[in-house]
Amino acid sequence: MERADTNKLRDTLLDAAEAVVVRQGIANLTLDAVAAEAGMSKGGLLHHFPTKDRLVEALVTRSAGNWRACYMEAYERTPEGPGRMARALLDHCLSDAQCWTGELQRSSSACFAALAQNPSLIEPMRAVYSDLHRRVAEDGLPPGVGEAVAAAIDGLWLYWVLGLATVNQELVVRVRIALEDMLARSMPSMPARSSPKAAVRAAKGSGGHRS
Amino acid sequence: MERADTNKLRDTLLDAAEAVVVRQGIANLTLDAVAAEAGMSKGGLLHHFPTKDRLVEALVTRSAGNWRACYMEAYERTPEGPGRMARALLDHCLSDAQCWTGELQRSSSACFAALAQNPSLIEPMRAVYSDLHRRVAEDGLPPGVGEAVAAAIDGLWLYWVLGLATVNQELVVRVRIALEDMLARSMPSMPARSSPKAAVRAAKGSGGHRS
DNA sequence: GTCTATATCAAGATAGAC
DNA sequence: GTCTATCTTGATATAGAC
Repeated sequence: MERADTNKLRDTLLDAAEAVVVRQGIANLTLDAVAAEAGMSKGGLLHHFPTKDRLVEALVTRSAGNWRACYMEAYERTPEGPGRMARALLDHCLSDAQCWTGELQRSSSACFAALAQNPSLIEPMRAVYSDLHRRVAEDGLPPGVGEAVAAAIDGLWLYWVLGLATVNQELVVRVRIALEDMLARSMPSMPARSSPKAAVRAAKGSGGHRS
Repeated sequence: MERADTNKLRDTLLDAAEAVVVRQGIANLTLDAVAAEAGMSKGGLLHHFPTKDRLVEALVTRSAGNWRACYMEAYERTPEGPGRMARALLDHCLSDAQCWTGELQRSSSACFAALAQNPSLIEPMRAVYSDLHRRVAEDGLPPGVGEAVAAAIDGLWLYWVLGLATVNQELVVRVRIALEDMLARSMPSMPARSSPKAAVRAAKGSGGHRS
């Protein structure tokens, strides 16, 4: 079980790196900080990741894999039909504001650590997004609709990460309803709701709406 | 004219900083690199911006002001009516892929330089986005529609900056058409196009479509 | 595999000449 | 206002003991 133990330790060290980024920002993602966070010496850390580039690379690779597993699982849970991938993303990412604390925070840590350390290290995440966007685009929807849904979700993610807007329950729900309505109206087989107001009424009550 | 000359020089130095970020990435945004880019010594640079934080702060402030002027100008050019701000954003940011080289690249330089240097320095950009989102939300559209348009545009911006997707003419046009269609269908006074395919046909030919 | 000690270097910032 | 020279710090990485 040596291999499993080694992987477990690597995971612990990557967790520590993510925690440093989340709490202290990418400027403080130093080998010292990661080692301290993990309760290990810098020398010990460098035994597992010989350079900082390798550490960030592992961070991005793990995050990309997690994100891929995440949206594929959501896809499997989503009823078949046109726009299945787009609907899965809406369900998974915009069901409520609670989603915006765990998985997405880790993804952002990895992406921005790569951006700061060495932009080419973002490649594994790029590959996963390439897969995701292919699925969203070849989804039985009119051109651009699925891509617009995915882009809007990632736009909210950007706002949240950079603090450019307050991404709260209200905003998430409003945007979800608008995008769901766009999806519904895009599918000839499933006719659109009669009016925007009806769509709003229909979606109310489905998520714990803060007052 | 001393004041004007000083401001001109400050602008030149900020241009140099942006050029460094664009060409070499935020990891290489050092005082040495900025000074070299501007053809000045580090000591000379530090006379105008006593700390690196102040330099990045000025970068963000200038970028935020430019971005605000930019979307307000687009707003003035856009016909009145519901969703005016959202339509202005679509026209200005998604008219074609050429837009994705100048203004947005500068904004991204400033934002990510702030993220790496000191996240609190992003505040001026946050204030501008707060203004923009208020305008988009209070625009005579059903709730969430304007915000979804703005978020989708900024999602594309994120893809482009991080290289998470290839933001080319085709993608920009597809997404623009989908969002314009959502806007049109959201406005009771201006009834929706009969079908998504008709919307695609109507929008073709308006922008130089690459083959 | 983990530690301490240390080499090396680059970056931010200061001092003072011109 | 701009320069050169220098100080100081902190970060990556290495060496070698345990």
